[in-house]
Parts: sequence; structure tokens; C-alpha cells
Amino acid sequence: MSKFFVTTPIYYVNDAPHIGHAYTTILADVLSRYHRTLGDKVFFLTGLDEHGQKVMQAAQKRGLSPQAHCDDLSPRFLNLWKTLDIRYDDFIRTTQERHKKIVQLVLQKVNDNGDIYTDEYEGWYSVAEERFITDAEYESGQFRDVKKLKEKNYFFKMSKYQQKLIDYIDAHPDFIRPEHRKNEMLGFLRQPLGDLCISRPKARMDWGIEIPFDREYVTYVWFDALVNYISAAGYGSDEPKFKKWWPADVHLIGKDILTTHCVYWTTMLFSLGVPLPKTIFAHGWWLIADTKMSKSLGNVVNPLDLIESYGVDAVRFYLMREMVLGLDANFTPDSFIKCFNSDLANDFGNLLNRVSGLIHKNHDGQIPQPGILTPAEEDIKTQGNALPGKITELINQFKVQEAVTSVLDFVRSLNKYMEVQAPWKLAKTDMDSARRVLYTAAEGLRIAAIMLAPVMPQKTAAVLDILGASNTQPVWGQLKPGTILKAHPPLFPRIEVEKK
RNA sequence: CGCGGGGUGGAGCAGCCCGGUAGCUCGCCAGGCUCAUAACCUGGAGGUCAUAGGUUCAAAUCCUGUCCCCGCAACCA
Repeated sequence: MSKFFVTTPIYYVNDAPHIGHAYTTILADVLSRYHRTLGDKVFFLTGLDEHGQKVMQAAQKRGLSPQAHCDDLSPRFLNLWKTLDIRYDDFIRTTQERHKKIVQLVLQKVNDNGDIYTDEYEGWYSVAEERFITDAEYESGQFRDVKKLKEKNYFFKMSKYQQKLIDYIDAHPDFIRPEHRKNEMLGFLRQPLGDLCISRPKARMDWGIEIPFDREYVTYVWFDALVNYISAAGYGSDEPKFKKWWPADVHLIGKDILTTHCVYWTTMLFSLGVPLPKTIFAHGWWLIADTKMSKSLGNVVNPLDLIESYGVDAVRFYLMREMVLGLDANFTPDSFIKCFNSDLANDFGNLLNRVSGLIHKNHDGQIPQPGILTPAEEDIKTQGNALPGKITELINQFKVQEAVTSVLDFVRSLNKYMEVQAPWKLAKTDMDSARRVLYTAAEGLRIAAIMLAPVMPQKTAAVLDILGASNTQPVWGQLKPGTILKAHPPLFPRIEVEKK
């Protein structure tokens, strides 16, 4: 029994939540739930990034204060997480006092270490990107809204830690995963690393956290947002808590924010003298019908629409089942329906119907006695007992897709077992055998349901309730003969598509 | 020589790090079963694992070259 501290990025409050946000958060939730079932103490952190120019501008446009604007928008995420059954332990907002205090503490410490300096900088500034761009970038003509700007700013000596970071990555093979992302970062670090501009003069942008040693400035995104991972964990405010949880076991991120996490964040931690997270795991993107999801293309998939059509658990299942962690995956309604019908309706849901139907028909609706097992049952029992260990191992390797499919493989072998044993025939000739087979199938289904519970909390709870086996463990033999099976509608009614 | 990802039976994808019968889901064909959500089970057709070399007793898997596809303004997991 140990601890598991998992984080998602904090999402930008101005964004409309989309399938990508939902994916990362569900992934964190699924990992958390698996670890909880293992008896680990879990801390699952997510939250919102609420500062910055875009928030300020959007608020102005609406005639609201930035804070009121954030307060108005944050429920979009909170409600989505509620709908998606996300069981986070803490939800941090960067505008919270507890966070702002720590950001200032961190800035002060880093400054005390001599890692912050000021520089007068004149260059091309991209209003759209809220940052200075290099001459090369300017000449590329790929930036709009560019103007010449000269101003004093604060910089973080990131370059100082370049070699240390390279050495660290080399010495810790699991620090950046999957491996091709690690290689990407090492490639990036072959170039000289620049320093990081970390401030904005209030005159230009004042919706942020004030720099403690210069009240004319607020800090810019990195020291504001990334620090959430430790501010929420108690750094600088609750040492016992921080000791208990930090370092994080995994920062889950999308591949787009790899550099900010692997380079900016880790060098910040170096400066602070705080240990690095054990793993930064970058997953891929959901492509929509083979193209990148983007607002301008108008193909952004809203998770709420999916849930409305197919149900929360099916959406969670699909996302976990379909994406190989680390690679991109492709979303299409058609693949969703196929996955739903074959895995959930035909295999999992239908197995429940077969078992419960026969038990009601031939065994008074009571879980029958297993009697003495034959080799066929011993085989199923062995598979069932082996499943939890297998899943645990896969989850520890972040192979969520394989974990899910290996449960489905077990479900399929239960369907096969039913077919071979044919308890509907046995009921006419050999009632004891019929009982044994149905007990075995029901017990296998129970274990499969428990192993899928982190992915589909509601539907699996329903199955366990039907079996009268809520709060049982994934160990063979906990299903109680004599328990009355509850009546139930089909778990996952097939999605019928009119054939073309 | 910009960077990165990828090319595996009709479709979608694993496997590649740690070489050794090419696997899964869907679709198709045939059969079985008929408890079940026209679901389930069995068998089959279909792949020179982009391509050319190399290493090796042995390569989808390691090395090298070549071709092709995708992403790289912003939004953004």
C-alpha cells in the first residue's frame, strides 16, 4: 500500500471544455480509481488556470470583472466533471488565495537564489500570443498583431539548469514518457536553452499574481500555472501534507505542453530545490475523423453531446478503450458505435442477460450452488483470479487500453464457456451441472465488473447490485449462492443504425 | 539536409524498447447454438508487416538508404 498523486493540467478557464479535456481528466480518474482499489492513498488534482490577458479581455468585453468572469465560467468544467463522474480530491483555481500566496513565496525563493534578473528588452511583440517573438519568427510572417515594444521584464535563469536537466533525464528513464517524447525533449535540449520571461508590467496586463519584489509587475503564466502542482499539495503552507504527497507520481499532459512541463517546470523545481515529479506522461491527441480538432475547423467534439447520446460510462469506456496511451487516436461516431455494440452490448451486457435470464428461468432467480468444479470451471476460476494482478501490472505501466481489453477478453471467454457448457441444455438433464456453470459464469461476470469499475463506475455498480455483490472483492468465490438476482433492463441496449 | 509522428490482411489498430509460430476488433464467407440485446460460439478466405540493402542461425522487431502520408498561425488535452 502506497500513495498515488496524479495531476491533470489546469485548464484555461476561457476554453469550452472539449473531448481532449474530458479525456485527460477521465484518464486521471481511471488511474486514481484503480489505485484506490489497490488500497493506495490517492490524491487526484485538477483545476483551472484563470489569469492572463485573454481572460482579462474576455471579461472586459462582457463588462465583468475578471474574477466575476472566471466565477461564471468555471462551472462549465465543474459540471462536466460531475457529469463524467470525476472523483478529484482537489480542484485548484489559480485565483484562489492559497495559490497566490504560494506563487509569491516561490518567486521570492527563486529570486533569493539569484535565479531571477531583470532585462530591458526591445523586440517584436505578438499581441495574440502574449509574448515577444524572435526576429526569425517575425520574418516568417506567421504572426499577426505584431508590434515593436520595449520594456523591462523579469527573467528566470532557466539556462543555468540545462545540463542538470539533461543529466537528470538520462538518469531517470521513467521521467518523461513515452520514450519518444523523452527523445524529443533531449533533442530540444541539444540547442542552447534560453531564459524565461516571467513577468508582465501591470500597465499592460494586470490580471495576474503580483511579483512580491516589484509591485509594478505580475508574473506571467509559467510561475502562475505550473506552481499549482505544489501549491495544492501543501508546499509552503502544510509541510506534513506536502511531505506525504510530493513528488507527484504522474503529471498527465497532452503532447502540446511537453516543453513547458519537462523544461520550464522542472528547472523551476531545480531552483526551488524541490524534487521532480516521478513521471511526466504525455498522451496523444484525439483526431476527429483523421483531422486535428480545432475551433476554426468547427469540428470540436463536445463531450456533453456524446454523453447525452450514449451515456457517461460508454463515453468513458470508449475513450479508454480506443486510445493507446501516447499515440493519437481517431474519433468517429462510427467507431464509437462499433465499440459500444461489440464490447459493451454484445459481450458485456449480453453476458449479464444470458446469466440472469437462465437463473431466473431455471433456478428461481437465485444464485445457484457451485458444487464441485470441473477442469472447465477451474480454468475460468484461474483466469478470474489472475485478472486483478494482470490489470494492476498494466495500469502501473499506463497501458490502460490493454487493461480494458484484457477484461473484455475474459468476458469473451465467459461467453465461450457458456456456449460450450450450454447450461440451458444441462437444465433438462443435469441440474447440478447447470447450477455449477451458472454460478461460474455469474462469478466471472462479477470479477469482470469489478475490474471495469474504475472505467465504468455506474454500470458496473448496477451489475454488482443485480448480483447482490456490491462491495465484494475480485477474488473467486465471493458470490453467495441463494442471493436473489434483481430484475433489470439490458445494460447497454444496442445502438441500432439503419443500414445503408 | 527544419522538427516530430506514421506506413502491419477490406476498415481501424496492437505488437517494435527486451529479435524466434503476425495478434485484436469490425467487415466478409461457411457452419453451430438457440439461454441472450438478430446477440453468442466454431472454422475459413485475406498480409512479400511501404521499399532496398545490412547485421543475425533467425527481423514487422536492430542498423542504413529511399519513397509516400500526416502535423507544426491561433484555439488547444
